[in-house]
Amino acid sequence: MMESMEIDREKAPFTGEENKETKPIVVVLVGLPGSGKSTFSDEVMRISSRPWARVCQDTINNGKSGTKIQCLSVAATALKDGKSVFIDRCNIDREQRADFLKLGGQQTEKHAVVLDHPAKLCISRSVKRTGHEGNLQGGKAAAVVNQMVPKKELPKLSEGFDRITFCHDERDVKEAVNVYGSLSPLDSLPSGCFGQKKSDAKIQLGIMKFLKKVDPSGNAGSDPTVRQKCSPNKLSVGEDTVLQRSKMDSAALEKVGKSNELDITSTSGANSANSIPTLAFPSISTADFQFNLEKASDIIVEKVEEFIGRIGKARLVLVDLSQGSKILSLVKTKAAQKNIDSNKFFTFVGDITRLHSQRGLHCNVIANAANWRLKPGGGGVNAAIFKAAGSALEIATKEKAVSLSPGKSVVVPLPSSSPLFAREGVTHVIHVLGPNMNPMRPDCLKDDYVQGCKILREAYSSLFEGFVSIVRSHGVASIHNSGRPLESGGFQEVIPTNDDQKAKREADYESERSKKYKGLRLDLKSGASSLMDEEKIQDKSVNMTKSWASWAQALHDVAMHPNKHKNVILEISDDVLVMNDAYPKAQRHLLVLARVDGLDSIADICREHVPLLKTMHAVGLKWAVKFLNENKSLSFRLGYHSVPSMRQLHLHVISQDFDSIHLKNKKHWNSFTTPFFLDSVVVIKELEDVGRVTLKDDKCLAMELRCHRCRSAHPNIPRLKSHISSCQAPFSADLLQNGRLVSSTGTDF
DNA sequence: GTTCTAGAAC
DNA sequence: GTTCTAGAAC
Repeated sequence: MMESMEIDREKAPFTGEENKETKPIVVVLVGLPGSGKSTFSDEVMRISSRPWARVCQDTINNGKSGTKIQCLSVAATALKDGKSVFIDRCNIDREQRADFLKLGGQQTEKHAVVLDHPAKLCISRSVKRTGHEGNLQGGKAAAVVNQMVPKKELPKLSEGFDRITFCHDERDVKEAVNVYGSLSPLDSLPSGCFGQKKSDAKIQLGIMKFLKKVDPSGNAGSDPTVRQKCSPNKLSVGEDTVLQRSKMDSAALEKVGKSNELDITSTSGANSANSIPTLAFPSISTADFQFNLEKASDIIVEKVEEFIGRIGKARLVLVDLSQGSKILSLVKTKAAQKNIDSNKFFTFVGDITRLHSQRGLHCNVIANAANWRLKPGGGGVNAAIFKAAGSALEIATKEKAVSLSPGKSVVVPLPSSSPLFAREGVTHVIHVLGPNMNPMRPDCLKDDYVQGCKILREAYSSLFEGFVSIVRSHGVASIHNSGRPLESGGFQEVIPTNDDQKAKREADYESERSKKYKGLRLDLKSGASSLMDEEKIQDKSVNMTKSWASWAQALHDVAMHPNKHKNVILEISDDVLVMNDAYPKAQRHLLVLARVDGLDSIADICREHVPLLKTMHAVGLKWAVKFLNENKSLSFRLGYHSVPSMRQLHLHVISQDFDSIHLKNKKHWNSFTTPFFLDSVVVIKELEDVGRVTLKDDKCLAMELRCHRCRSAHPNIPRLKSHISSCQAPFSADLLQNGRLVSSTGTDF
C-alpha cells in the first residue's frame, strides 16, 4: 500500500516538476471539411482565459487560402508570443500532421482533437457553406470531401501527441470545447487517448493496410525513431522536466531485468496494449501494515514465479507511486535474479488509478489493498481506488462481499458507470487483505512473521488466482467487446464472517441493499434483474418525493400529534407550535413548527405559504424578544436550513452565542453560520418578490470553520468554540441591515 | 438529528 | 500517546 501523502502527488505524479511551468499547447485539429474545426477553435477562444491563436489555412493569406508553410510560420510566431495554437486545417493523415508536431520542440504540448463526424454530415455542411461563399459548387464540395475520406488516418500517440481527443458527435465536441475552454493559463491536461471508439482501431487498420503505409499491427514500435526515443536505458530521472510524454512513460516503466527490448508500444496508449490482460497490483501489507520489505519482496517474487506459467500472455505489474520505492527495487532485483520473464512481470511507477491516462499502461484488472470492511477510506491505495472508481465500486463490492479476512481476496467486476472503467479501461478490481504487522492497526500479528508470511503468501495466491480466473473466463474478450464488464467466472472468495458484529452486518446487508440501492442495481444486473427488483425500481421512479428515515420523523410526529408531546411544547396554535430544540446549539434555541401536513421543508414552500411563514416569524420573534428581555447581551437569528435533516417545516430561533455542548461538528456550525441558513425575513421577501426560495447547496456544510462575527478561520471545532466564546467583533453590516439579526441594540423593535 | 468509533491529525 | 473528524448506523 502507498501512503496517502504519496497519493497527494497525483497531479504531478512523476517528479512533481511536470506542472511547474505550463507549456503552450499545439492543438492539431483533425477533420474533414465541414467537420467544425473553425467553430471548435472559435468556441474555445471565446470562453478561454488562456491566450490562443487560430492558424487557419483557408484564410491565412489575407483572408484567402494559403500554404502549409505559412501556417507553420504563423504558428511558430504565436508560440513564441506564449500563445497556444489551433492548427485549423484538415490534417487528415499522419504526413500532413508531422511538421506541426515539431513546432516549439519540447517546450510545447502536442494535442490532437479529432472531429470524427460521418462524412455525410461533413458534406452536407460544407455544401451549404461553400454555396454561401460561392467558391465551390455543391457537387464539388462533396467531391472534395469524398476524395479525402479514404485518406483519413486517425492520429496516434506514437506520432508524438501527448493527448488525443476523439469527438464522434456534437456532445463530444461540446465537452471538448469545455475542456479546452476552461483551461486557465496555468492548467494542463492529462496525457493519453480520450473518447476513442473501439471500432476506430479496426477502421484505421483497414485504411493503413490499404495504403500500405504502416505496419498493420498498428504499433508505434514500427517507427524506429519512437522506439529509440523510448528506450529506458537512454533516460535518467533528471531529464524529466524537458521530456515529452512518451519518454516520461518509458522512464516510469521500471522493467525487470536488463532487457531493453520491452514492447514500449504496448504501454504508450496504442490499441495493441489493450489486448493484453494485465493485473496491476500494489505491494500488499508493506505500507500501513508495516510488513518487512525484504520478506515481502521474497514472497512477491515467489508467488509471481508460481503463477507466471498460468497466465498465458497476460502480465503482472507491481505498481508503486514513488520513484525511489524500496519495495520496487527489491522486487526488481530479485525477479531478475530468478530470470522471471520481464515481458510478463515488471515493476512500474505510477498512480494505480491512472495508469492508462497518465502513464499509458493499460491494466484491465487492478488490485486494491483493501481493509477488512471493504469500505472506502483509510488513505493509501484503498482510499485512492474507491475514490477514483466512485460509488459504482462500493455498490459492486457489496454485491460480492461485506468483509474480508487477512490472506483473502474478492474479485469485483467494475460497472461501466465507474470512471475507472471509462477512463482507464479497468474491468475488475480485486480487493485483497494482507496481514497486519502494525500495532496501531487492528488484528496486529505483533512480530509473528511465521503467521505473517503465511498470510501474505495466501493473499498473493488468492489475488493471482482471481486474476487467472478473469483471464481464463473471458480475458481479452471481456475488455472491449461489451459495454460493461462480464461477471467473474466463478472465482470469488466471500469470506464467512466470524464475529457477531460482522454477522449482524451481513444479515443486515440484504435488507439494506434493497433499501438503498434498488435504483442503482440496473447498472449491475444486465437486464436480468428479477421481477421483484423491477417492481421496486418502478415504485421508486413513481414516488419521487423524498423519503425520510425513521429518526427524521420526530418533529413531524410532534406537529401531527401534539398531545403525545405536551411536555416539550411551549406554545401551540392551529397553525404553529413552539418547542425547545432537543439539542440546542446555543443558550437559546427554539423551533417554530408549521402544523400543516405535507410541508416537510423549505423546498415545499411557494408564494401561497407566505402568510404561514409570516405567522411563524411573528411567533419566533415574540419568543426572541422575550429572551432578550431576560438577557440583553443575546442576539438572535430566525431562519430555515436549506436542507433540513428532520421532516416538518421548522423555523430555528437561535441565539448567536452558540454556547452549547451540543454544538459538536462542522455541520452544526455551518448550518447556522453560512448561507445554508436562510433568514426568515429573506425567505419571505424572496417569496413575495419572485415566488420561490433559492436554496443553498449542502456544500456550505463542508466549508471551513469561520467565526460568524469576525470571519476568522479556525482549524477545528474546539478552537473555534474557544474563539467565539470571547469574540466581540460586530456582526456584519449585511446581518445588521434587513432585520436579519434581532438584538436589543438593533432596529427591529 | 445523535451516537459510536476508526482512523487521521497532531 | 491524545485529540478530532467523519462516516456508518440508527
